Amino acid sequence: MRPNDGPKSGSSTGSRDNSRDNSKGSQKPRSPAGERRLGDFLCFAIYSANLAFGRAYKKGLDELGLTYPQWIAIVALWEQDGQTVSELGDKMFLESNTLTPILKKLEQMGYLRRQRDPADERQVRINLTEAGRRLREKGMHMNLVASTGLKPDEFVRLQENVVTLRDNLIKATAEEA
Amino acid sequence: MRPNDGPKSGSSTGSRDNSRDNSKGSQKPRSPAGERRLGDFLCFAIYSANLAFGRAYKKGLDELGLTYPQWIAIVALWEQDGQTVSELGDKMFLESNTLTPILKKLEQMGYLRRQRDPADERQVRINLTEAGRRLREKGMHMNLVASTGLKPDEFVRLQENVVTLRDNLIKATAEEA
DNA sequence: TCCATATATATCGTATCCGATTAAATCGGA
DNA sequence: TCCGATTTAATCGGATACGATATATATGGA
Repeated sequence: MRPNDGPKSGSSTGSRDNSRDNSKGSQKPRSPAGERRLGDFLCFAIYSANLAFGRAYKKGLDELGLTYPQWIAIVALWEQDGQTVSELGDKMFLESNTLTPILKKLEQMGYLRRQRDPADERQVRINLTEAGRRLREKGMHMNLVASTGLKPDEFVRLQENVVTLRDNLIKATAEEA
Repeated sequence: MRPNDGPKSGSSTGSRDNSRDNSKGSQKPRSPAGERRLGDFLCFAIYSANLAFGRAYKKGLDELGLTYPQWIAIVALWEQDGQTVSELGDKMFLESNTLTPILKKLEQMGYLRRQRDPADERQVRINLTEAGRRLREKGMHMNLVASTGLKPDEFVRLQENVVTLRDNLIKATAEEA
C-alpha cells in the first residue's frame, strides 16, 4: 500500500506555470507591492538560517552526543555556576516548560547537577559536572565561522544587527501586551 | 507534593558572582579568547531571533488560527499553484517528514487540497482553496517591520545578509558531506 | 499566626523538526 | 519484458517550543 494518504482521485488543476525566475542569483528584484514573496520576509530568512545552523552543527554535535539546544545550555551554564532555571532561561530566552526537560536529560547524561536551593526551595540551582566542563572544551572545535562565508568584521556586524533585531522584537512584543 | 523533581538535598556550591556586566548596552566588549560567551555566537543570535519572531507573530497568527510554519506554508503556496511536496520543501527548507503533517492539518482546516499527480502518482500536488487565498490576504496586515526597529534600507540589507549566511551554511554543509 | 497572593518550577497537550525507515510508483538496463 | 535501483511521500520515535495548568514554597498583611 502507498504510504497513508488523503483524498486521492481527481485530476490536478493547478496552472503550474514556472515562468517566474526564482533562482538564487544575487540580484533577485524585490517583488511589486502586494506580491511579497516568501524570500522577501526577514522572518523567513531568520527561520531558514536557523534551520541551516542546526544542520551545519549536526555533525559536530553528533560526535558529542548532544542536540543543538543542549549544547547552547552547556555553553550558557559554563559561564556561571549555580544559575537558577529562571536565570538560565533569561539567557536562553526559554522558560521552565522547555528548559526542564533539557536539563533533566543533561543531568541524566551526567553533565550537570540540579539541586534545590536550601535558602529558597522553590529555586533549582544548576552546576556543570567535570564531564560537562570537558564537553564544553571538546565542543570548541566546532567553529563555523568559515562556513558562514563572512569576513570577521562582517560576521561581528551581522551578529550585532541580529541581536538588535531580536531585542527590538522582544521590546515591541512586550509593549503591545 | 512539589512538581516531580530530581535529587533534592545538598547545598548549592556555585560561586555565583555576578560581577560581569552582561547588560543589553550597545557596546558589550567581545570576551577574550577562550572565553567566548553565548552572546558572541552568531548561531545563538539567529536562534534567539527566530524565537523572538515566532513570539512577535503569535498574536496575529492566533487571530488567523494558524501557527508560524503553517503561515509560512500558506505564503509559499500562494506563490504558485500545483506545487509538489518536494518543491514546497525546497522553498521552505523542509522535507516531507516535517511538511506532510503541516499540509494535512491545513487540508483538514480547509485551506488547501492535496492530490496525487495523475501523471506521476508518486507526487502530491498542492493547491490553496479559496479560503486559503483569503487567509493569505487577511494575514497581510501582520507587518512587523516597525517592530524590528530597522530603517527600510537596514531591513533590506540585513535580510540579504541573513540569506547569504544561510546559503553559505547550506553550501558548506553539503560540501563536507 | 493565618491565609491570600506571588513566585519558581514542573507537567501536559499540541505542533514542529529531523533521522531512519517504509511503501508505492517510476525508471532503466539486460 | 523483467527486476533492481531510484524517486517521492508518508510514518515513526525522540527532542524541542509553548500555552495552560498544577504544585510547592515564600511573602506579607490582618
